Amino acid sequence: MADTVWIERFHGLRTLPEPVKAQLVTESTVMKVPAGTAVFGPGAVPDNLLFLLNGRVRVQQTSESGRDIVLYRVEAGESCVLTTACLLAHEPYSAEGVTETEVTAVAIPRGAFDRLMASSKEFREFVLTAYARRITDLFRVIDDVAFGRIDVRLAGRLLSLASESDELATTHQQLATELGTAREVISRVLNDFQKRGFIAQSRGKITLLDRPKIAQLAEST
Amino acid sequence: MADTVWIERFHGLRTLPEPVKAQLVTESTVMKVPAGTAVFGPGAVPDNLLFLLNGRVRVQQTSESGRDIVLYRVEAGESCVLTTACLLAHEPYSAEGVTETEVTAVAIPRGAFDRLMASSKEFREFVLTAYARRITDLFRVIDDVAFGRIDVRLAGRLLSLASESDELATTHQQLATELGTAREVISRVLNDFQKRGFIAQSRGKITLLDRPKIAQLAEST
DNA sequence: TCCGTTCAGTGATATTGTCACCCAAGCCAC
DNA sequence: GTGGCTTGGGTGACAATATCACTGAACGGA
Repeated sequence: MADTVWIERFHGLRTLPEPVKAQLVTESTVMKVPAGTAVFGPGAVPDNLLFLLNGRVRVQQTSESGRDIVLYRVEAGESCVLTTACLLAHEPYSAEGVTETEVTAVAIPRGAFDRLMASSKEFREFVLTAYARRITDLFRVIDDVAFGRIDVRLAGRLLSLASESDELATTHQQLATELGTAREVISRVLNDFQKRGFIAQSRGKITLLDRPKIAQLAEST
Repeated sequence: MADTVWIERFHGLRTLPEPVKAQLVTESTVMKVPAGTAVFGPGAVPDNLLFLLNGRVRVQQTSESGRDIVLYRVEAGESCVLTTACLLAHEPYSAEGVTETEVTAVAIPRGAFDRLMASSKEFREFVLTAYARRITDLFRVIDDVAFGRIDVRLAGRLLSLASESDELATTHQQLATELGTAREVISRVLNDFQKRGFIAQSRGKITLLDRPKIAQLAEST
């Protein structure tokens, strides 16, 4: 019941006063969601603020023309604050969140969220800091999309997607969605990478062969 | 002294309880800034939350390569919440805010801001709603930059920039910054618009001749 | 095995971005 | 005024990226 242990996994929550922690625990519920589920978006409107304990959520947007772009990811230890903000602004909201792995999360109902905002300076700071981080993420996306070269962006994305292993199970179309471009473009750049010995490819799989070279490309202006 | 009249100009603040309004007024200061001033950005770090009474602030970002893109504008009756969020997240923050007109604003110090967040549910909602609106603005920018055609985007931007008069005092370079593209591209599209009779041009000035046609182009997918 | 679906490759073409210039308009000192 | 200087804008050549219209290969069921 009084399992406050998950709170300790969140940097900004650790410093909460004990009574606030207790309040947080009693008012929230831990939930488990399988991979590939839409946790919010058109058609799935949560009334909760989510704190991710395990797993990862990908937030992406679909344009009118049907094309997608990945906006950012919420990792374990982070919260998905933008969701709540967008819920407040009763606007048509085109982004959606999809679990990429199985996800364990703590759901805090809107009412409890508001009480916490009122009662705890630390919680307010935690929330606003989380906002700030997301916003700088979005600024970065805008900068990349507007001014970045595709090969550079793809190199960087390959590295961050393949942080665990050198094997990457993904399709060209998925990578196109990552960067908000077309599949053909990804195919051509990947073929170029292959010719240069950066990667090996097979259907639905990419193997990083030369991380240093890829990293060097990703760093170039 | 107890001039609470400015509060009435803000939708979300009107409903504040009287004592909160009084608190807001005593703790804040009204300030006036001439046009063309950088109100925040690298080198100008405010410790205040700003509520715009009059005028307009343009928020733009400069990429590493030195190119600019306009992110959004803060108009009278809105607040510049992202600024405070980004201040909290002690990260290198590349965006800057520039007054486009003379600006009258109410500055609320961080401490007062925090007390208001603690004491008033209405204020919290106001702030979070403001965040949400900005974020949807940014989503829109990402969508446009990633998937929009520049003639369509330029047509839309011309209309919104020329909301008062059909005369628009701006350079091709400034329009390029609006959309995050290059001057040459703007020049070519504008020449095309001119040939089609949409606009007339002279040095540093654009005149809208056929708003309906421009609007039609701006609406096209 | 056949069939349907998903994934990837490719040439042609359109759009947009980059580079390297040029010229013209306005400004200011003299 | 005249001559330079700065800023705004035009243009051609080319590179990068996007779009379109296909093709075939790989995989998974029936």
